[in-house]
Amino acid sequence: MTEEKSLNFLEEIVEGDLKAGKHASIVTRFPPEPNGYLHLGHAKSICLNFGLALKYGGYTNLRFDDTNPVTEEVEYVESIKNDVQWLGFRWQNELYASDYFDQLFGFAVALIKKGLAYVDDSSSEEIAEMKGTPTQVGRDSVYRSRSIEENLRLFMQMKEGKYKDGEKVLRAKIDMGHVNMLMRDPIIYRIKHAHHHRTGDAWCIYPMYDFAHGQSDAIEKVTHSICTLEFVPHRELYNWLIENLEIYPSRQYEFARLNMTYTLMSKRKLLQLVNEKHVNGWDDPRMPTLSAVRRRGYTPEAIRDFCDKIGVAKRDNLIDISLLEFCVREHLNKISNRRMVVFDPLKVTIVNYPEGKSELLSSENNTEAAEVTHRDVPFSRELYIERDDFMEVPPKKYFRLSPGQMVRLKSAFIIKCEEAVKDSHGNVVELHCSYIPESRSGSDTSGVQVKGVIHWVSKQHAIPVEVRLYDRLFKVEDLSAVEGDFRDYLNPDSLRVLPQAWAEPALKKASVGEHFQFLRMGYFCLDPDFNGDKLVFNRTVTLRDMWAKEVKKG
RNA sequence: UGCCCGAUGGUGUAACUGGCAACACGCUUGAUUUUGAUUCAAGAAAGUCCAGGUUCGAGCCCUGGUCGGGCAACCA
Repeated sequence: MTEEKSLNFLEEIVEGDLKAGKHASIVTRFPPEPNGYLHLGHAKSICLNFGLALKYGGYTNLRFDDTNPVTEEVEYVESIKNDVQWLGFRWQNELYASDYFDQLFGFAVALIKKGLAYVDDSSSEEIAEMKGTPTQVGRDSVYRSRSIEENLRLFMQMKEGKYKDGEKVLRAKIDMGHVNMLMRDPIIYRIKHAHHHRTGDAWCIYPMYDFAHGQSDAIEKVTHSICTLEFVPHRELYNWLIENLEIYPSRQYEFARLNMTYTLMSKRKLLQLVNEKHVNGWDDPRMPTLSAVRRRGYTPEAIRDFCDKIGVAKRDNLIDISLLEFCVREHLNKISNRRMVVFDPLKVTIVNYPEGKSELLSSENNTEAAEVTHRDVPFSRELYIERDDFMEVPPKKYFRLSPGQMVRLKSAFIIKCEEAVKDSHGNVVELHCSYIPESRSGSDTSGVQVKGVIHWVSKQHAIPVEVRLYDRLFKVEDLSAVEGDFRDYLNPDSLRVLPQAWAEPALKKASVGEHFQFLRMGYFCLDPDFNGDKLVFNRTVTLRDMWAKEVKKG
């Protein structure tokens, strides 16, 4: 390492703390709520939290923030664990805020005993009303002056299930006139007669985020509690509770969440897309969830590289999705075996190639690999090429096939288009071509130079496969700047299914988790739930395409 | 009318903590290429939100503005 990368502001803080002897080593945590699937925004947080601990010699806990039983499920817990591991990180401890319910309850009692918490009988609406507004101070609740004994008794009764949902809450007694709305006697416990995915029916009162998160951090002696910007105002309360509960002083630091062009990064809205069937589940390859991009063929290496490249700061950002695609291509280019698949077939007959004959040609799997290996590709008289690779009236600089023109069939021969056969409507249905026997790939003595190289498959050897082409889920770049309902901006062409494309036979052996580059078409992987004998391939990402740009320019 | 964050090429992140702005993506052009991919080379693109101030010197410090984001869920 010749040049050292400059530190981001969190690394600076950590290095500063370490240097100052504030901590001997650091502890971070990744704290998802199990109420949905993890997405690319979480990947940034995961890479940050685990990355910091890895870099500075500490560890990271996976802690589920499961304090709201009505939205949380074990299905989400499982998917989250799976995704974090897939990304390549290992947590020190698997923990749950619900593990601390007893301690948290104790903290609440301690607060009451200090005269710093009270039971409020006001309704949700009343509490909201008395809270004031950002520019207007709040008012004290009439229950604010209850005695410690009464608060203790009432809180105990809340726990015992004497009251219905919403009948009472426990609030911290801070300051209803505080400029920070969160300090205006925040609710710290509420009644929910709901079944919890871990604690079952043991509890009917549950702590709020602010009374669980920081406390959990403290219990775990988390040194650096890293969260997104929207929690900045919570920090004051976070610190107030640490001070008044006299617990381990974890410190909270905030960074700007990841936003990406053409991408929605809100769990709530993603859930809506799933529920309303705009997509086929959380792992629909068009989704930004980790399970979806995995299914689509993104690699953990590419995502980690991406998280590294986007950096960490405190200003709002909108990352161009092309950076992610760049990272994906960069990795896939190195690891993917090349295969030939014709999506939209045009039949080609090699008129001077013997009928009934076929031969095996050899083609590189991946010239980028350290050790280049080969596979056999069958060649015969009848082939399929891409319909796009022929034009009867070619534009300038088009160096594929057109009447009288020559191209190289990748790893095979140079062919010349002798005739375009048409149907009664004038549509080209077949090409008659001649091939140059001496132009065989690897032993070309023909001396003929061609600019174009196209992919192909042998008609009789090709296997039919389904190909799914994905495009961006939304039509607009910046979803946050859009008016009206986000669902109005869904891209109707985000999924294109080609039920029958023709693949070279080597693809029969494809397995889930393997990455391929379909020559000139993009990177693909086998979909995990293909059914029957037909293989289904997902397009991970296209190749860069200068020709498409050229065409666009006109 | 309040409080809290933030502001550097199109996008994102840097700038050895005060020494005349760098890297990546994207874009343009050229070379190589049996993938119009990859690779390689070159280039365009900000004078750092504005106005003052401190200083020999400011993107970095100070003051005042402007703009953007956030703050009133028994969500996290």
